[in-house]
Amino acid sequence: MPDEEQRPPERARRLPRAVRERQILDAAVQVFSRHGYHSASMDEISEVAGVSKPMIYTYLGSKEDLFGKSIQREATRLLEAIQAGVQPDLPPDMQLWHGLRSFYRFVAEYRESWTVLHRQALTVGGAFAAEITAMRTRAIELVAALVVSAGTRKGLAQQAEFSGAGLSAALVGAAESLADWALDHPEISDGVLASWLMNLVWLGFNDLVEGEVWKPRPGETASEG
Amino acid sequence: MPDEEQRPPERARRLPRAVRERQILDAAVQVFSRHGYHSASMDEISEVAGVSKPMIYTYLGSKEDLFGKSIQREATRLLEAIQAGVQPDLPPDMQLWHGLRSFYRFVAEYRESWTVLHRQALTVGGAFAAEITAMRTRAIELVAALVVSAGTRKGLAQQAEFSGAGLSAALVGAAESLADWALDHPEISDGVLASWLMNLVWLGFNDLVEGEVWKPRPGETASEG
Amino acid sequence: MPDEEQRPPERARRLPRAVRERQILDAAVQVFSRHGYHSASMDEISEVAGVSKPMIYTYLGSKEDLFGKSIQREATRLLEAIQAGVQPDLPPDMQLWHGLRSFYRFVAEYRESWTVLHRQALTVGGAFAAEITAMRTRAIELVAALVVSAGTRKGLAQQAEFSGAGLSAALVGAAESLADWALDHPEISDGVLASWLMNLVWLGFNDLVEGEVWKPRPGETASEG
Amino acid sequence: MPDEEQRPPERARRLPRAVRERQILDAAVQVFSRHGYHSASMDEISEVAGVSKPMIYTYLGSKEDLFGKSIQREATRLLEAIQAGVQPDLPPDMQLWHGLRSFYRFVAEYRESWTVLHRQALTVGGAFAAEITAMRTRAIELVAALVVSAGTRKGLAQQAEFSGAGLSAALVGAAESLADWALDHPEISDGVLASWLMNLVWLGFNDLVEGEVWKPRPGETASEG
DNA sequence: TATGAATGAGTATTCATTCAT
DNA sequence: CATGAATGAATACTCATTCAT
Repeated sequence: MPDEEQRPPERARRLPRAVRERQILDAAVQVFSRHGYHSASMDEISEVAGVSKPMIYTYLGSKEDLFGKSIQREATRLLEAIQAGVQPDLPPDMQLWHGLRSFYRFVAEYRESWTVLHRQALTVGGAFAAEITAMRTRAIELVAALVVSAGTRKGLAQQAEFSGAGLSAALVGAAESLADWALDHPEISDGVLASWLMNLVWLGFNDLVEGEVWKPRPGETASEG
Repeated sequence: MPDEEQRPPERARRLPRAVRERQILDAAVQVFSRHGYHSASMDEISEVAGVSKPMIYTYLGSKEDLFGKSIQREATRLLEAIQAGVQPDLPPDMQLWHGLRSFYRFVAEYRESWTVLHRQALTVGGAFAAEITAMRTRAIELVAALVVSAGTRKGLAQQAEFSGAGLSAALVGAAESLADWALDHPEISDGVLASWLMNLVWLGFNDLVEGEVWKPRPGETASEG
Repeated sequence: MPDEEQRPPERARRLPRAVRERQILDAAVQVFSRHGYHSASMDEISEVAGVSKPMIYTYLGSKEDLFGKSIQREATRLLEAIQAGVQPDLPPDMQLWHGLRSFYRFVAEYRESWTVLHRQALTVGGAFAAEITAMRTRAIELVAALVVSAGTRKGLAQQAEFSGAGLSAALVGAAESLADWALDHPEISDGVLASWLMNLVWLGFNDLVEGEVWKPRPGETASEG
Repeated sequence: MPDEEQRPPERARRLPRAVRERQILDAAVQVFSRHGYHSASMDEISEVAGVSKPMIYTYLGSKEDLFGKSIQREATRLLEAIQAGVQPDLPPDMQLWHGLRSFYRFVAEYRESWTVLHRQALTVGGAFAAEITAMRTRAIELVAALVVSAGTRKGLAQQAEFSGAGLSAALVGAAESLADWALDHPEISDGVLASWLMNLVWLGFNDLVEGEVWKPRPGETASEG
């Protein structure tokens, strides 16, 4: 029962395929993020997209296909957003900070994308979990590589007490978890979130307790939130 | 098609209600952890439990109820396991370390419990997310309170750069993420996992890079894995 | 929308599984014979059976399964009916005649069974066609064996002009075709139908034209239609 | 997903209507014979024809129309082929034999046509069955008339034991059934097939058993396969 | 107490058919 | 003339849930 009063974007107008596909993917991300994979219905997606169900199947395949393509698009967006924020000629800590800022900015701006990626992608067994894990791995390598390698140069990884992969997993988990927390605290800017995390992983409780604080150095960032 | 010749545990015997409920919850946790909330079917649960479906409804209510009660039982188990591990008369860092060890031991031993709590509970909208969040909050307060409060004594929280809640969320996220990672690396003992995390959150990269390493002090732990 | 005024057999009463299965198969044969495999809808079958769709799936499986089981049951019925009619101690021609009579009696009495077997079973590709072909083959061997072997004894099959299998196929086709024709001419008794066919395949046009006629010999048949 | 690089026959070229219609009917017969009426999709037909779906609807109407026209065209072809083979100045048995040969030649050469006519046309309720029956009737009258009338001259039909229509139905059924059988035995020539059938219906088992055999008389046939 | 029997309600998917260009 | 774009309508199948026994 599509409401007559609110017409979704350009219903039933003959639009080129590419446009329709975008519309559908937008709707899919929205609906999947709201209800999760299983509870989302193709009916609702088609309604939100302003497109009939057959079009979805024609253009993007089955529900599973659609979910996969949604995931993929959003994952790409997220990684690109992060990469765009990193400035390779800065010192490692500043790079990490900038990467984190981009990440939190993305999460704030594209809540739905983040929800789909972080929460919903895990609910579907196998294939998607793998895809998400792959993306997470890329994220780990992208964001944390610099830190780990920085440490490695000084012999960090050589110590028996340490595992690069395990540490990276922990770091990414911390960043994600803080992102989730931040969704309920929109008043905290991405710069501050990034700084918090830097204090945690860069300085650690010990230094914090001693009164040391990590701060982004001025001149190295355009707009602090 | 369950063959008649292989009888599931105690099928159709008159058993006291409490026993039945435990059987059912055990089965529910198992099945939910395998397939997730939506894909799990009451049929499979009843089959695994060796109990007819009407019994499940009589004893534990709807599927949603059943899931909620599963979550609750496992959450309690987890918290109790952690609490049992903490020794209040040790210094804060050792307390944290012991708590983390208990946590990783629990995850390793009760994979299914952990899966249900960590992965599956999020897939169901609203009610359960809240319950899980509550448990997480309790976990944060339980495990991290000492650290944060330790810092607070020295004025940590007063600094604008810092948020107890946010930091705790990050810490818990790190611990969870490392737990997930550890599921695929069973050769890493819980003591080592806990130490890694201590190095991350207690010392931070900066100190690590400088060559400092956090270690549990001997005599304060019974069996290091 | 099941009509309230005409209640199908015992709707919603708790009946033993075997009874339900029979009801469902009866309905399936009816509906499949009317509309063919593809056009038949599970909804209609369930309605006719006086049973909800889930029961059908629980008891008899998918639509394809259901069709297969319908076919099988009717094929068995048909073959048994024919076998029951044959009297092995009679001369070959009388045996054939009796077999044919049984066949035509069955077709007249169980129109729907015959329709499903003869018409509808071919519409579904592969698996069922094979099954039907198998049954046809059994029929050929059952009914025509005596004739062919009778001929063989005198060297019939040795002649290059002849193929047992091909001839049998033709004979069965003739019998089936006449059965179809008879459906529209219910006034012709099964005895007469069988006699016609005997005249065709036993005597052939040549002898008929010469005035010879094949007739069942009296005393060898109970009730001539 | 038809690739752009491999163009189906003459796609999108302006062609006269008659040509298009033939292309479409050819494709339709092909697809209908492969999948049957219901499983055949207009999409596949349009693809095979190299013509867009709207053209099919414009030129030949609905799916049902299309099927009907396919049937009609093939039926006409078949009848014409048979008629072309009959030579009216020969004796009845030779006429019948020649007609049968033409029939088997056609079936061998145009498998798809035959499949559509014999198998698929029956799967669609009502309208088409009638059309096919009509054609069958014409076939009966065409091929069998001579035989029956030959017999009639000598009083055959007068005998109570006999029905021209029923016998014809049986004869046609035998011929068809043998045609089906022959599809799986392409090594048997049309001449031999026709001879087999002649032996069955002309001489009958009785004479065959006695050693009599019907043979086409030399000089009356051009090329025996 | 315990369960086999039964179903209402919902969902993904497909296909013949038709506009707008 | 010719078609890519679009959909209404139908259908097989599943699952949580509840009686009647």
